[in-house]
Amino acid sequence: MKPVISHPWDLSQNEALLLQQKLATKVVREDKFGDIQLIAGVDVAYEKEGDKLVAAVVILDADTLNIVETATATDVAQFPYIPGLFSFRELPPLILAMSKLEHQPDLIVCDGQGIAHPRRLGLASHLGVIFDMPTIGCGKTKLIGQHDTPDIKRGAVTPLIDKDEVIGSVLRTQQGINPIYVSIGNQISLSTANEWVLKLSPKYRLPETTRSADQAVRVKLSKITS
DNA sequence: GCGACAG
DNA sequence: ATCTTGTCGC
Repeated sequence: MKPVISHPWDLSQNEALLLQQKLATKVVREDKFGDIQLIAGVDVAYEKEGDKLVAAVVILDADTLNIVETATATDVAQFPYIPGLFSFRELPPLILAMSKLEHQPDLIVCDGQGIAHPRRLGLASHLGVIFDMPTIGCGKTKLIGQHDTPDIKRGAVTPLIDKDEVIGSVLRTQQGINPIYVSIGNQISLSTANEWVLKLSPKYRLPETTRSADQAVRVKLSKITS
């Protein structure tokens, strides 16, 4: 699949920041989709020494969570890691991997934040706007925001707040295990995003989508760094 | 000025 | 993200 919205990636930090402000106005924070049968997970791995990146998109069956398809791509980092401008570093290789897909996913779960971002355009939202698709931001740690600790029970949730605005949720996917940070990526409500992430995490802290994508990039990276 | 800071 | 094998514990 190809992006619906295309824009340059060789930008300066200030240009990237301005572009985020522009794209952030296109994020849809409500559910906008029908039946969801295929869910994609995306992740990027880095070469320990060097500037190569490996991206993977794994599509899972929404009911069985079995892997339906895996697509990978390698690229050279063109943008440094700067908190808040993360997508300008990881999206280029991810778009390459997305273009190789034979199946069309109905929802994409990202390893990173959605609108739980300074300008409300984290990786998940940026990806969602570019492909005009439903996406969810799911991170192991937060970028910004304040929150209370959710109850120790699986499914317990607490709001992530920034400047009096709910920008995401802190979700306990497994009892007694550190919660994860879920946020709207695009075309999905926060409550629906929480439901899907919980459904995708039946056994482990992270959803199967990101676990599968993470494994895919490592396998691909090991083949290259050989 | 100080501390925080997705991967 | 990346350093990284065995090991403590349920």
